[in-house]
Amino acid sequence: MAKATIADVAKHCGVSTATVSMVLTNKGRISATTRERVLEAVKELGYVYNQAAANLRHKRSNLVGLVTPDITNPFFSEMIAGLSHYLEEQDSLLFLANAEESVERQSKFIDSLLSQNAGGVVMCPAMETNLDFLETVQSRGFPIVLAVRPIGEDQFDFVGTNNFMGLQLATEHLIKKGHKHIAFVGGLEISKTRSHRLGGYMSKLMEHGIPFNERYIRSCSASRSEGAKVTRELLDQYPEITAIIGYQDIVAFGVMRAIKDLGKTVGKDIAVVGFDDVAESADTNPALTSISVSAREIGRAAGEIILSRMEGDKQPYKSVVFPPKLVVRNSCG
Amino acid sequence: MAKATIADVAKHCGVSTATVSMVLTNKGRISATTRERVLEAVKELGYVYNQAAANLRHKRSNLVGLVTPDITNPFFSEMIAGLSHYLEEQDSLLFLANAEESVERQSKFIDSLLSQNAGGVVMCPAMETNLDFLETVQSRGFPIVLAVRPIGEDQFDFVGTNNFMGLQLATEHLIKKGHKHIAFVGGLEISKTRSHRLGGYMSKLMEHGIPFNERYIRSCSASRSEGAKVTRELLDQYPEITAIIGYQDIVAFGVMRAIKDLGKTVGKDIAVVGFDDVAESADTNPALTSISVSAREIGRAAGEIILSRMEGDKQPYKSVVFPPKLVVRNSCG
DNA sequence: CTGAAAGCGCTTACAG
DNA sequence: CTGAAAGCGCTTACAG
Repeated sequence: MAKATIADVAKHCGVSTATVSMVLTNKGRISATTRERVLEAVKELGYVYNQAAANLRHKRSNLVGLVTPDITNPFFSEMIAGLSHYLEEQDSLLFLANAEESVERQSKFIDSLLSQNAGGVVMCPAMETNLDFLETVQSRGFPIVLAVRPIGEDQFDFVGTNNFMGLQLATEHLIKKGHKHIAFVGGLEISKTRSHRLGGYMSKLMEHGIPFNERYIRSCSASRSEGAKVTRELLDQYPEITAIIGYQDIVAFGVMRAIKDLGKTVGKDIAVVGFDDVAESADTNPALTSISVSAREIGRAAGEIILSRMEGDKQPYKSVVFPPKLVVRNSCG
Repeated sequence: MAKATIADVAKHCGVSTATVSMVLTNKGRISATTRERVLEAVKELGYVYNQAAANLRHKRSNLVGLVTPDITNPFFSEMIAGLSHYLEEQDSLLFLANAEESVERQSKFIDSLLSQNAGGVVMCPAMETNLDFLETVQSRGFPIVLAVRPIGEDQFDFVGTNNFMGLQLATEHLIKKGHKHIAFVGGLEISKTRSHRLGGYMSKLMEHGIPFNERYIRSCSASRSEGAKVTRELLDQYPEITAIIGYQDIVAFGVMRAIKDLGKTVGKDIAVVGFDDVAESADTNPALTSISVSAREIGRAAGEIILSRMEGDKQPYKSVVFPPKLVVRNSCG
């Protein structure tokens, strides 16, 4: 029993395929009685609509792709949840790619999307992504919305947060608590996001007339153990440090760990602030003060934009920025 | 400039579309010179292969769906990473759905897959999924592989771990350390997986002649705070307890938290074992002894099976089980 | 309100 | 080794 097609349905109730198609898609004027007959035949034959064939015919698509650098990172998985939830509401389907910071894998995935007839893609571009690549894709009429990581100023839709402001909030919080020796731990040097956050950090320091010490800044990859390692070195060399900002919560966890290992108390001897406000941050001991950026909202907003572009929205490119918030808990005393 | 098609390429170099198709798919015998001419035209026109059209024509598909109950759970995101990595290697694309334990959303997603012409689905079925639903889908010739959560004995392919054995390992470890009052915290009562784990726990107890106390068993949802709450109650009522097994690591973190809050020491006063061995477990203080089940491997294996079914593999259904391992760290002294 | 017919971009026997 | 032609399952003007 091969799958039933529109033609089978048509034959079954003595109408044309055009008619069946119209009742299925709610187009044109169909008499109530015909419509019912068709719908009944659909049930009887167990007919399932072939969306792929329809897409081919009218050259549209309800398929959207998502490129993430690391699905395993809680921030991104939250974002995916937000995006996928929205797409589901809109009866759209999501292709997922986990590019793991590889420019090649990312571009291969885009090729697959293109050939699979997807309608657009939301990307958290790998760090080394170059602008030309994205421009080429977009110039072929394939909508892109950048999420989380901006590239190129006004040439793409973007949704994310304001990293600069996030670190201003964190830094200000610490300064107000009286800290003067504030370190910054984490992030990779090539990261644009990191440079924005550093900008927020440094500008706040200057604003308050606190001398800026380059040696208080350390990069490391996104893991607890790296965060802990770098912190041990840092505290060893610069015992005057009384506060540390983690580039991500996960790094901040490592920072806290290192502080405890040195026999000091987080929040008393040394204050710690994170970034991302992942679920776990509310549960550590002490609970981590962090900068909250609503990953789920970013995902949803990205979904809204990509879908509207796929429907032909020709407005100028826009940036949707969710301002970060400072969530005060116990890690700063 | 509309997208180039196979016909444009054919015209451009004066051959038939059949020829172009054959060089594109490496079928049939094509002379080297023709092949080159075609390939050149492809470059020149910026032609991109329309896989969707091809799928429609030969009624195949390289699209696979994945249903997870919670993409935000680290165990599942690891699994997704494993699956997506494998599918990528095989030039297959992944549709992702985050069903959030909703049977309706799950079934809606399957409908979308069907109508989008996907070739199969790997499912971590929502807890209340009923067998009939899955059977109906499968009987329509749509391959399903169940991952992580088994349903129905021999009617589906399955890949996962041996939960019974996992808890036997955990329980035995504690018994060998001399514990006699061992509690079991977490999981939801409707969960099949939980009942398997409970089986492992109880059987090990009996094997060693340790009386089994129903009151030492508590259910709770998968969060730190729930784990902590239940643990406080438990320890309050049954101070004789010296060891607690967490249904998942995340619950075990809550357990450890509650123990500390009571002024006791994890690993000295009370031993704790988790399940899942998520990344974080190596980093808690003390590091959590846990049962490791290779989520990534499960994802990959699920990918292998679904793809082979999609290619027509008609072997009897099989179960691939990765035996869990005990990873000893410091939470049991 | 409904049907006949062409066509979306590809593939696949069948000839030659 | 290559071409002509039918067809995958749908949609869309165009008639009537």
